[in-house]
Amino acid sequence: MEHTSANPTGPLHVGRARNPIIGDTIARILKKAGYDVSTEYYADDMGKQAAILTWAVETLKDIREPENTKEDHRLVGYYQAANRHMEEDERVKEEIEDLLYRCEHGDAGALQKIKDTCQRSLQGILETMERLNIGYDRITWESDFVLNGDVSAVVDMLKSSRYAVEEDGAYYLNLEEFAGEFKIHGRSARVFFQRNDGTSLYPTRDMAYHLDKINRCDIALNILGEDHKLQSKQVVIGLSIILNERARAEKNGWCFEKGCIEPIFYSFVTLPEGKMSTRSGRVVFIDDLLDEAKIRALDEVRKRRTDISEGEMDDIAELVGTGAVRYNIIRVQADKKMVFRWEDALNFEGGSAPFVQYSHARAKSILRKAGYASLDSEVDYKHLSSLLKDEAEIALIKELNRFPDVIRDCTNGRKAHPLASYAQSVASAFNQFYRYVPVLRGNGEERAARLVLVDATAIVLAGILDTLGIVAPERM
RNA sequence: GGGCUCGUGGCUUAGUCAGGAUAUAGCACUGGCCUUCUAAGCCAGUGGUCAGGGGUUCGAAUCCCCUCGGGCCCGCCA
Repeated sequence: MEHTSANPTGPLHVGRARNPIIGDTIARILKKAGYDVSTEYYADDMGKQAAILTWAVETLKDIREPENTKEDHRLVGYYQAANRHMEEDERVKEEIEDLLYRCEHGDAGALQKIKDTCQRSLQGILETMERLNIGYDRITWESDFVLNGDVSAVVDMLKSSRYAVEEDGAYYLNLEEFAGEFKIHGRSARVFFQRNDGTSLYPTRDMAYHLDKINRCDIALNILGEDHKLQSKQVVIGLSIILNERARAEKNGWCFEKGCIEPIFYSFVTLPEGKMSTRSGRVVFIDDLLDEAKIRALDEVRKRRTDISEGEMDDIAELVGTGAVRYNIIRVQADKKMVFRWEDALNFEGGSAPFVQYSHARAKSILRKAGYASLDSEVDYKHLSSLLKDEAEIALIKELNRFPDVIRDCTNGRKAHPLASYAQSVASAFNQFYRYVPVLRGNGEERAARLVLVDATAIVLAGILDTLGIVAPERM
């Protein structure tokens, strides 16, 4: 599962938040379904953006770095300034192009410089991800494929194919032959893979990377913005040419003998006033959203708890705030556009993570008060379950039973949002049960039976939340 | 110009792939419920020609065709 893969040139904004959250959640779902999943971040340290940032860090000395912040926020000012310099001065552009040229031709010093800068920025991004409970099994650097010769091998194979066309010293593939099955026509069917100065282009390096990926797994999942739809097809066709094997279309993607490539696309997140843009300042950074969510959550905790320490309130606020952010993003079907609104992102009521977390905390609270430990082999559960006859009990049991079906549905369709809906259904069913069926005041076997149901609910809610990458609190 | 995608109450959204009975929730709004296991909760109510039109079908939000509207892509950027 490849996800996030944002250029490490600055902090991630909310417009990019869908990628890691969808990727991480689907990875968790697939693990739940029994797949062996490995996640990775494909970091671009070869492209123009990376070169621009590196040039700026080396050259510009008058940038005021913000203090008390993460590396990604410290560096973004350089990136913004470099873009302005580039527009005003042709020589800047040339210097950056020269840096790229040296990288592409294996200049170890130049490559190392860019990688160092990107690594600093990536460090900040990874910290944000960690806060969202998102980690990576592997970071794959784009430059590795230049250094190990994979990119030039891809270029050679493409050049020697009958699809290659030369134009003013540059090369592109004519993909018209694939037009029918891939629905690419006209200009879309021309994809350049080498510049006239001999350097490679992004699709070329992406082909090398995908070749590497399908040698390492059976299914290569890839979370991409909808702007990458055409590019994704071009990579698959490129691989068809290189492997001399037509990719066959399957439900979730394309397959070769070696393995499948399955892109998962999502639409962009915009602000009510339009598209986010770091340069214009019309942007909400994920870090700021998480901070604000925590502040809001802390207010709510203070309103209702006076019996716990500041430290515990802070912990609860953090897990409620980050949970709310993850839930708000994962609840919407990936291919529907999203408009970011603070009021939705910070909603802690119905249709939110805190609603589900609260139900879990309530269940745990009952179990604590009852001194309930865990399942006991001495107990006749079949008999106990026959005592659960109340409408609310039956409805809750039926709801809990759906968990495997929901995981299966999400797995088959490579989607995560049904799990968010399911979380609401379970929490809602439990809240109704909670309101109408007394557990602790029940007598004898009835009480025992209800405690088991509460325990089952807590287990399912914790399972759902864990799969959503959200913490299930013992108390709130 | 070509291709992809979305369009469900005031707002957000499920259901669309595998067509079935009064279309799912949430937010907002109105009115109730804390001497009961945490009210981040529960109950009741208002609100929808499922973008529009045509077709297939005993039956369409769902399948097919057309139209309209939003988004995205078609670069020797990534």
